[in-house]
Amino acid sequence: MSEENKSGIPLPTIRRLPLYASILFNARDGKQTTISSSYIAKELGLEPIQVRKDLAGIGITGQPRIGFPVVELIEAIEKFLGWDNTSDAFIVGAGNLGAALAGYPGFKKHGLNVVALFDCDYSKIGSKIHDKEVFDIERMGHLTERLGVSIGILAVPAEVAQAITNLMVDAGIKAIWNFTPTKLLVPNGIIVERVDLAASLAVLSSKLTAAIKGKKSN
Amino acid sequence: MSEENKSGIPLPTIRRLPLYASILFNARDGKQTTISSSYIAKELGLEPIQVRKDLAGIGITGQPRIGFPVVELIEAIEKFLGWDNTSDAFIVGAGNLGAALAGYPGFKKHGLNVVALFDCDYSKIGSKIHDKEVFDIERMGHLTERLGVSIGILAVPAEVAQAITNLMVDAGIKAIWNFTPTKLLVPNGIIVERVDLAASLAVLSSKLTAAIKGKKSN
DNA sequence: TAGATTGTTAATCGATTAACAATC
DNA sequence: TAGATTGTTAATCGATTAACAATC
Repeated sequence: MSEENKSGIPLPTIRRLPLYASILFNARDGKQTTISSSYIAKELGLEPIQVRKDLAGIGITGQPRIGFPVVELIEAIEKFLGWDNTSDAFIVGAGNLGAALAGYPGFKKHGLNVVALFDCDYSKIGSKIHDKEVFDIERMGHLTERLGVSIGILAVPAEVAQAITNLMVDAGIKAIWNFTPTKLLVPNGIIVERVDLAASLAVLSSKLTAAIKGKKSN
Repeated sequence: MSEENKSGIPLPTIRRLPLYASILFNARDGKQTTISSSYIAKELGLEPIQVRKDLAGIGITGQPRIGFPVVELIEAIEKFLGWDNTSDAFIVGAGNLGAALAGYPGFKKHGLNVVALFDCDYSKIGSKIHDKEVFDIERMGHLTERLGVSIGILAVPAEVAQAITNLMVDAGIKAIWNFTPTKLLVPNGIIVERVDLAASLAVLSSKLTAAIKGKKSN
């Protein structure tokens, strides 16, 4: 038990919530107080009924003829996704990608606060990247405990991904956002979510191949 | 028509192919000539039958009692995903993320060759990032045509994502790998695949919330 | 041969979509 | 009221999984 998505809300729905949020932010900025499922759907290329199902999932109901309350919806999504109370996170690996993630301005809005980076390269340790200090990875255990950090963003070379993951788990990290192409082995209870660039690129190129074939056969 | 995944292979299968490839590379390095679906499945936390279905999809059959031929499988996956003949690509946006992507060593293996970057910041134009030149975005149309590039990697700030996309489409880019949080509007026939960090983070935090709740209720 | 592993065919499962009554 | 938009209930769809005969 406790291996599965406990909230009862389908994962595809959860993935769409940030998209809804962005439409809703625009609506709020435009002083709209209500919004219809068909408007949201049109903006995102979805079906209205899917939008309604998804929104019902996080407990917001609309009013027939009126639509959904914009602000209430925003608050419900922010609460559900934890955007309202920020979690601290470490970035592990201060290379190209780690540095880019440290400078990414969007995380704050999404409830993620990067407090520090870790690396094992002495030329980086002690320096600052985007105003965040790079610590010796040896100190991760100590700092994880002291600062109560539970999220680690893994941005190291693939070759050392598993070894560094082990260090993160030992350090007390509970959730790993994995930017490496490695399928990580972790103990029960540790959460891993991978940003799978290879999968995304595979989809892109298969679409491209299909498009070219489609054109040729016309 | 031609809007859908024409290859007939389900998208989830396509996303798993790179995972299979990584297991197969290991097997080949270990001089294994055959591999069973249950071994692959165990390594990836999948069901053996799912692995067999997926592999059947790309046209490779195994032998009862023996398993699947490692090298043949690798070649089939590489061919299907276009890893065997490299496509050139531009990175548009030479900021933190664009620079990190320009230095990412994995693209070559996945059939993607970054030939140049584009930006509109004159302090960057003319410089080199990871040995790749940064060009004025004004020249994108010219260079897209001259070099026959069809893939653009979009790594600009969200605010300008749509505007730069329009430039890319005008320049002749056929497929956009979108690293921004923006849902892009593109003409028919232009392919967009988005790396949706917000969706991934949403899944991570909902899992984390569920895990904490689960623990509390125990 | 015996047994491991395959491919095929059918069942299940979960998400999406359709139909439509309810309602502001 | 009339009509737009909702929520509910049921149907569809596609992917996953199960059962099992085929086969090396």
